[in-house]
Amino acid sequence: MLSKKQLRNDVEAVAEALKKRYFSFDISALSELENNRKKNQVKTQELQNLRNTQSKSIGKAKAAGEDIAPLLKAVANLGDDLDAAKTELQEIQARIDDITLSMPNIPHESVPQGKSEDDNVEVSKWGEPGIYDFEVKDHVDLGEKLGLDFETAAKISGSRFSVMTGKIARLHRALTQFMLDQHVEVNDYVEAYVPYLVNAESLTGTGQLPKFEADLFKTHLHGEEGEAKTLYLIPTGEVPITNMMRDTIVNEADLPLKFVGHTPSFRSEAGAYGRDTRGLIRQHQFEKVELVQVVKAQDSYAALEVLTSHAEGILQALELPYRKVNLCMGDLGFSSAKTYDLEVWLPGQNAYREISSCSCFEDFQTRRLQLRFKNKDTNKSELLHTINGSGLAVGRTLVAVLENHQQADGSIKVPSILQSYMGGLEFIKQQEVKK
RNA sequence: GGAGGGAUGGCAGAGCGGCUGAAUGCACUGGUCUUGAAAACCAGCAAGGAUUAAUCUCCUUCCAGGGUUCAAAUCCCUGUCCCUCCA
Repeated sequence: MLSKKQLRNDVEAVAEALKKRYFSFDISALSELENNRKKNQVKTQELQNLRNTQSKSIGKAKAAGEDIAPLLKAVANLGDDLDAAKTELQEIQARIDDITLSMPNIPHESVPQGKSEDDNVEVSKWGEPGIYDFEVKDHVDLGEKLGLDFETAAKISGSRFSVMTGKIARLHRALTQFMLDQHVEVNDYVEAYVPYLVNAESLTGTGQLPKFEADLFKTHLHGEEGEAKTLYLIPTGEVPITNMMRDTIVNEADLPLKFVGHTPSFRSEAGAYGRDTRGLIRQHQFEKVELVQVVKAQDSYAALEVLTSHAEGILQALELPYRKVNLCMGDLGFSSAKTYDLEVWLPGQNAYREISSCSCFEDFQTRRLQLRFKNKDTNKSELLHTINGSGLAVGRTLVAVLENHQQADGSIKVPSILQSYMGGLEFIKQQEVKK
């Protein structure tokens, strides 16, 4: 959410900034609502003030043993007037919130102009795509004989799910373990285990609600009285991890906060029909190791660079070629002010594909979350900044390992850093699959 | 499954329906004292919002949502979470 002050004092500038990312809103409608709000809020507060002072004088008169009947008569209609004013104010406020909660973040000045992912700007590249003296297969073909099974998953749940058995399941787990260990032991993150079902407040805090409900899986718990309680499956570990700190004033000495968590992510993939229908790339359920940092405002863009390098470290350790791109205006996520995508090379697709998305949200999330620290110099509470990124998406990392480290016979070379996690195994061979 | 107790400021913890945005302690900040530190003493110290150039002032908030009342941290109802005891 953007600052209300900024929206009041400088709507034009906000509109101009958001126009760059192809978002527009009705400025005059918002201004009119805002004028109404001001009028009604002042009126409501005046009535409240009147009620408070009148009530106090009644209290005093009563204590002094005076007759309070005439005083009571004087405030007879006050309650109704106040209720009416309050109701009107609430309605206006709700309409303003509807608009502002659906406004995306203002992009950072370094975000390149452009409409689609084709306009993203490559920042750097690491490693060279391998040269294979045989015909490369994609992970689906490779995985078929290794224990990666979409048919069984379809029977159990439907499309966009997967089953893994045997060594490939272990490889998937090994990747997760390695990532967590690296971020905890080398990069100094605190490991967090968190709920996978969250309430609407949490999703509003990080920006998925109210605008993106269609992308979420929603559950209903029915109580004894038949009243439904709604929880959502998390679309990313960012939601529970960041919300751990919702409504808190962090001790300045504890900053920056750095958390890493391994969670599944659940996405309905509404609007992605027909995209990446083959394989593990786009699933309803996938694993992710998520990095979250909470820092002071002046530190956030430096922290974004560092956090991104932590995700890059995983790719490098796994010997996976990748490139880093600066997302353009049109590709930038709703809550983000700036995002680097890491795109891993996939020989099976002959293309770079997103494997991590690292974003700086500035105070967009923390304003919704009321996540602050007390500044000792000013003695005021100030909003912190949040940065997060995947380090990495495990399913896609598995895809990358299979495709990049495939051998002519269809076996997979286990990257050396993972071998200790695989009981010393150097190659995953096709014949080892049991069904 | 049954019976109770609780949720208050960064933390701990008081709080007869009006003088309670809230005692007290800790923490924190500033000061006195000290060569320096500690101790002691003095002072300050919740959040959000409206208005303002700023100050002033005003409003809201004592788990959440309803209700009673001229007036609610305090009374009533519902929900959430925590705890204790019994089985």
